[in-house]
This record gives sequence, C-alpha cells and structure tokens, in this order.
Amino acid sequence: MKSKISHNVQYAIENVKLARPRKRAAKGDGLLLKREILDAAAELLTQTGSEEGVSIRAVAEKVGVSTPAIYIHFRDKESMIMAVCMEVFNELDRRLEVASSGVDDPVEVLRKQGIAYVRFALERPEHYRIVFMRRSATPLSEVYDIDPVSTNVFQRLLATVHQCQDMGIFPPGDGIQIVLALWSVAHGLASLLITKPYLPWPDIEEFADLIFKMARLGMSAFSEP
Amino acid sequence: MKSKISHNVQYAIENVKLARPRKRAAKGDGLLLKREILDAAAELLTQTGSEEGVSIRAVAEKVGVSTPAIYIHFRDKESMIMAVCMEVFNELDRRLEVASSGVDDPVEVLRKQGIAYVRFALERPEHYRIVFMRRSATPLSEVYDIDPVSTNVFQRLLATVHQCQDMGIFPPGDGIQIVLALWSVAHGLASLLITKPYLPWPDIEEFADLIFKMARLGMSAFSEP
DNA sequence: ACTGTTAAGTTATCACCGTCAACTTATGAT
DNA sequence: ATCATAAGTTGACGGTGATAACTTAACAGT
Repeated sequence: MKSKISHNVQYAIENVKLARPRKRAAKGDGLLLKREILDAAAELLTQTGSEEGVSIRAVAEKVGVSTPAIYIHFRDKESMIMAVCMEVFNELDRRLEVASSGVDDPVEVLRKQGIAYVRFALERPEHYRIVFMRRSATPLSEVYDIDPVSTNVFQRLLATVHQCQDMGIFPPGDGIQIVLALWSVAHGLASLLITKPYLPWPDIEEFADLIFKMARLGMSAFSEP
Repeated sequence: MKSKISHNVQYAIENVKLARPRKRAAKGDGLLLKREILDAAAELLTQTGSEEGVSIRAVAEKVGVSTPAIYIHFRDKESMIMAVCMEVFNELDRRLEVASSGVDDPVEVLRKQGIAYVRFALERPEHYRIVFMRRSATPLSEVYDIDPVSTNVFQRLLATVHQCQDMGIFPPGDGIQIVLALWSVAHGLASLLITKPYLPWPDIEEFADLIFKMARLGMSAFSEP
C-alpha cells in the first residue's frame, strides 16, 4: 500500500531518532522514562484518536527510545494502557470536583457533575472509551489493588446521594444502588453519544439536562407516597 | 511464550486442514461460503470472548478455507465484523419483539423490552460490545445504507413511546427524544454491567426493574403539572 | 583513578496479524 | 471436448506485541 513511501518516511524518522537520542536516565531515575511513556501514550491516544494508534513502537519512538525499553517499565501493553486509564480516571474525578465546587444544593451538585461527566467523555472520547468500554483482562481495581467503591469518584457521588437521602429527596436505603443507577444513566448517555453520534441527538447540553432531570424525578418518586 | 508447543499445535491443525478440505462451492454459490464465514466469525466471538480472537486466519481455518478466501466475500476485516454486527442487531430486535409479544400495556411493553435488552447484552457480551462499544470507522447505517431511525429496533420503540404519549403517560412532543433517553438508560446499565462487573451490583433483574421504573416515573413526571 | 555491580537501555528475532498480487483449478454453458 | 470464469490457493509484505541475549552508562567502595 505504501511500500516505497513508508520506507522513506521510516528512514527519515530513524534519522531524526539517531540525531536526537534520548539521554539515558541516571541510576535511580528509571521512573523518569515511565512518566515520559505515560505522557506520550496519552498524547498519542488523543492524536490518533484510537487505541490501535497507540502501539508500543509508536510510543517508544515518540519518547526517543527503543521498543523493548517500554517493557522495562510495563509488564505488557495492557499494563501501559491501564496506567493511562488510571490517570484519565483521576482527571475525571478532578473535573467532577471542580464542576460542583461551591455548590450547596446536593441535587444541583449531581446535575453539574452529570453534565461535567458527559462533557469530559465527549472531549476525550478515546480516553473515555478505554476506561469504560474496553474489555480489560483484569479490572483496574485489581491491578491497582483498589476497591472500586473506595474510588474518589464513587465516594464523592455516594456522599452527595446520602445528602439527598437525608433531605428526603431520594428514598432511604442502600445509597450504593442509587449511585449505580445514576452512574448508569450518565454512562449510558455519554457512551451512546460517543459510539452512535449519527443518531438524531438534540442539543447535547439540553438533552443531558433533560435526562438527568428525568433520573432525579424518577428517583425522588420512590420516596413519595 | 509457547514457541515449541504452538508449533506442534499449528502442525496438527494444518494436518486436519489438509485431511478435510472444504469442498469448493458451485458456480453461483459463492454466498454459501459467506454464510459459513459469518457463522464461524460469530461462533468464534462467543468462544474466544473477544474481538481479537476473531482473526481472519482463525475464521478461515474454522471454515476450512485459505485465509485470503475471506477477502472474496468481504472487503476487509472491518466489513466482516460489521456484517456480524448487523446480524446480532437483528437478533436483538427479534428478542425484543418476542419479549413483549401479546402484551398490551405500552408501559409494560417497555419494561419487558428493557429487561430483554439487558439480558441479551449479558448473554452475548462480546456481541453487544462490537455493536455498541466499538469505534467503527463507518457506522452500520452508512455501510448498509440505512437511516438508523428507520431501524426495526428504533421504530418499535418509537411506536410504543407514541402509545404512551397518547395515553398521557409520557409528555407530548418529540417521541424520538424520549426513545433516545430510554435507550441511553438501558444501554448505560447493560454496558456498565458488562465492562464493570466487579462493581457492587445488586440482583441484576431486580435492579434493572428498579432503573426502568425510575426512568418511567421520571419521564411521566414531565407530563404532570 | 580504578573497578565491579547493576540499572537502563539496545539488537536481533519470534510468532501472529491484516492484506494483496499472482497463480491454479473446478464448474457449467456452449 | 472446450473454454471462460467463479472460486478458490500460494507466497509474500509490512506492521504488531513480546522476549532473550547483549551492551553501556552511572555510581559506590576501595
């Protein structure tokens, strides 16, 4: 398909690589490369717009290092991608925090966080995809030895839900179930928007507002006689 | 990792292949192979449990044919997977139809179809994934020259929603928006169950019931003063 | 300043993947 | 019986994740 051309390109790239080799890290500084790898992988993900674009070779080249060097810091590609996921997940958490900072009404907090959630997903669709739509061999929670419920995102949501319950807005009982329900709604909208953008969606922000209002009203309906 | 062993296995497989070559189809019967390929691909998807397991080579071998033979019937791997998706999508439609056949109350129809939807997704998680979580280069609707809204699934849902609107259960206005909202909820639950099975989910059937009830109540709340 | 240890890489290679160009062969109408 | 052609096969190419075996730069101890 691109035999001759790609050969030339490859040659050029190798020249660049040889011209600017990355300096080897000092003895205790192996983690420096790890950081560079994670950044390169994340950037490559947004650039190419798909996980397939993030090949070990592409990452290595971007960092200016040989391919197997990646394996010094990550067991395999899966681990590398997982590490990127973890960082994306943390960024999502920060976004949710910012979105609802200074807001008192817990219902309004949920609404703002819901919209921030969808917005984040649409801004970084491929990042969102690898976190929430991938078939990961081992769940993040296992790799990083974390109980998913003790995640910041989950705990933040749970606390807000508890507030709503205390105010009688949400029905009493297991708050976790309510969190899962709300999360399902937000995730459903976000992921369907990403994978099926050609469906006849209305204005996204308005529609998100409508759906979250529906969820809130529906949930509240349980606590009324 | 499995150099010696896999070599032997490969050898054995090739023996089998040589021992039982698939008979060449008659002149007008090229579609026979196409059918066999689709079945093999779908079966391989459930067997291996992941799209990566469905390699062109694996499919060809399963059918008992050489690798490039696949390309006689499909432009590329993407097209083959797409064709499988299409069939899965149609099966989902049949499931929804069966699930609500003989039911009159449109609200009950929606509930039954919702549960059938989630059940289908959990029964064939990888099938569901390639239809609803893949980043497809071109949407199904484009490949098959179909307006997504004119899909059976979509039309079926829309008709039921219209019934609910006529009965005053759902608010009047654009039924398509309501369909998208309900679909988002169902998809959110189904896909989150698939990708994050280790979350503290309650009993799935009960929980699905709860979520759909929430959605229904929430939606109805709009049509009340 | 020399040296041995070892962290931080590189080279070379493997098996597998999607894909294609070029060749072969079975089928069925003439 | 012949022959066009549908229905395949052989063999190869470049790209992928991964590994074993080698090299080299950095530092501690003398």
